[in-house]
Parts: sequence; structure tokens; C-alpha cells
Amino acid sequence: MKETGVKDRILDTASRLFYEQGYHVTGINQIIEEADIARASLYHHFISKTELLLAYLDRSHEAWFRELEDFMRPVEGARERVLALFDHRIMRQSRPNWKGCNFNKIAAENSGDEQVLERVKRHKGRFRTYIRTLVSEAPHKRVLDDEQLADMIFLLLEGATVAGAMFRSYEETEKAKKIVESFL
Amino acid sequence: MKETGVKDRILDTASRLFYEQGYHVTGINQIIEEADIARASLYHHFISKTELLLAYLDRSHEAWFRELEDFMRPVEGARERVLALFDHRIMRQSRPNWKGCNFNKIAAENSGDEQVLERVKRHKGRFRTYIRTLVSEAPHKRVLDDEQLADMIFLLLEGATVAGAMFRSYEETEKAKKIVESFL
DNA sequence: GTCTATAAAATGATAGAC
DNA sequence: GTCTATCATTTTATAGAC
Repeated sequence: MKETGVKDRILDTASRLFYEQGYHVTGINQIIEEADIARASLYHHFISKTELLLAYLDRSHEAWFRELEDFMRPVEGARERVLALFDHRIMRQSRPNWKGCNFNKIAAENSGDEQVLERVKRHKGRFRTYIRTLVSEAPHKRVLDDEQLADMIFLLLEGATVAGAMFRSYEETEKAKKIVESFL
Repeated sequence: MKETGVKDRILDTASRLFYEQGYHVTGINQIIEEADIARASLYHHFISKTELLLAYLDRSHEAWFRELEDFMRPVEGARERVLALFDHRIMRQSRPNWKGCNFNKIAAENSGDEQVLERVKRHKGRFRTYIRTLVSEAPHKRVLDDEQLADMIFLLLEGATVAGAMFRSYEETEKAKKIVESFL
């Protein structure tokens, strides 16, 4: 039962607990217990709990975009690709253990750590750029210009994610998708 | 220097710290120290830290809608009233110590407490109803129906609030306002 | 590199005097 | 109703053996 290495097991366990319970309520004790490793092993691989959090964010960032790109790869047509952004979110939100956006949750809990905030901003910034690229390729009724449409999609997705986590449904994301469809 | 009562001072201090720092990082010790009251006085007025959190949420809920209604009272014209929703947010976000939505922050930090989640849902639900009422009175280009327009405004405001807290600006809310203006 | 043992501080909460 | 003193836990982190 010790297939994975110690460092991976620490990060896997910490990631799960940070996401499901929150960062501050998750103690080092719970992490070492559930990862089944010694206390000093954790501090050998990560110099502090904060460093573990940063590792979690970095890894989530990469996994998130890898998943998005895998989802988008087979989707053809500029219009369909824009709408697929919503389908991607609905797919994520359909998972039984979905609890909201990893980054928004950590950002809401963060009290002043600039390194943490930096990671969150980088993640959201990159996604916003991604949306802009898709929108620039898609034809649409010119009620809004390209930049406005991209901003609108970004804000609708953020709003639907927050509301979805609160009301435990992906209904908001479906509504957001229908709204955007009226513009394409 | 003891103008206000003990109970008020506890709630004032706890509210400020919960909002500025977060709920879980704020300890009982810090609250009693900054409120300048005895430890047992806190537990006389509030049976637990959770109860103090619920009192904070209830009071924020009422203060929030009181402020909104004060802001909206002088605004005339159905179209202007819809747009004033954005001005209200921009006004709030312009405050130097604005750190995001009280309720979203607590919701993101909350791990399973149903009483807490209930308060957040009630707050957001009531605001959504408020938007629907305004939209139903406002004429608009019928690109979207009334309900869709109200949903869109709600989601844009939620998204702009989350993004605004992250990027420390009200730029997102101004963009959201311009987008909605295209429909009125 | 992994372990056990432990430190030092902070956590939420209670008892009992005044 | 407010106070001081104290409780049992839990927190993050380190020392030193193997």
C-alpha cells in the first residue's frame, strides 16, 4: 500500500484536505495522519505549511489547464469552442465532490500573503487570456465588442462558479451559457 | 473610553477581524484583547465562537440591505435604478478597506456548517429577488427575457465582486455596468 | 530520508471569585 | 455581568536517533 512516494502522498493528501475542508482548518496533524507519514518527513520535503500551500496551488494550476486543454482539443468550430468553456465548467461542477474553485477558495481565506495572491491572479489572468483568444476567433452579433464579450464571459463564469458552489448546482452555469448563446 | 456596551464591542471587534483577516485565523484571544473585555464576558454573551459568527452574518445582512436601500432611495427611473446597482457596488469597492463580499468570504471558508451556509444563501437569494423586481420594471432591448437579464446582472455582479477583490479594483464592476447598459 | 519525542505557543471553552 | 485563573487540545515547528 505504499505505491507512491512520500512527497507525493503528502501533497495529494494536503491538496484534498485544503480543497474539501479549507486551508486553515486543516492541521499538520491531520495531513501526516491521513498521508501516513512521519511529522518530520513533511518538514523535510516542505519547509513550512505555507510552502505546502504554494505547491498545492502550482500543481492545481497546471492540472486545471491540462484538463481544460484536453476538454477543448476535440471541439471544432469557433462558436462551439466558446460554448465549450461552459460545458467544461458544467462537467467539473457535476462531480460529486466539487466544492467551488480551488483558487477562489484559497483567495477568500488568504489574509495578506502576497505569494498566495500572486498564484491566484496568475491563474485567473491566464484563463482570461484564453477566453480572449477564443472570442477573437468567433463570429458574433456585434452588440458588444470582442473585449467586452470576453469580459462578460469571464465574469459570468466567475459568478456562476461562486453561486454554483453556494447553491450546490450547475444550474447557474447553464443559464450563463444560454445568455452567451444569444450573442453568438 | 467605554461608550458602547460590552456585547456591542465584542460584535464590532469580531466583525472587523472576521472580515479583514478571515474567520479561522481570528482567535478568541485577539477578539477579547482588541475589544478590551474579559474572556468570560465573551462566553456570557455568545455561547460559542460559531454563535458569534452567526451574529456577525445576521447583522451584516441587515446592514447591507439597509445601505442598499438608502443608496437606491433617491434614484429615479427604472433604467437608472438598474444601473445604480452597479454604482452601489462601485461605491462599496472604492472604500480603502474593502476586501470582497462578507458572505462569499465566509462561505469559502466554511466547511460543512449548515447554519452558516443558510445565512449566505438567504442573503444572496434576497438580493437576487431585489434585482428581479428592478428588472421587471425596466424597459430593455429584448435580446434576453426579464429573468435572463436579472440572472445576468446577478452573475456579473458576483463575478465582478470576486474578481475585484482579487485584483483590488472596481474596474470589473465598471465593465459589467457598461455591458448591461448595452441592453437597456 | 524517515522516524519518535518534544517544544512553545495558541486554540476554544469553563470554574469560581467578586 | 464582569473578572482572573486555568483547562485540555491543537497548532506549527524542531532536535536528535536510526
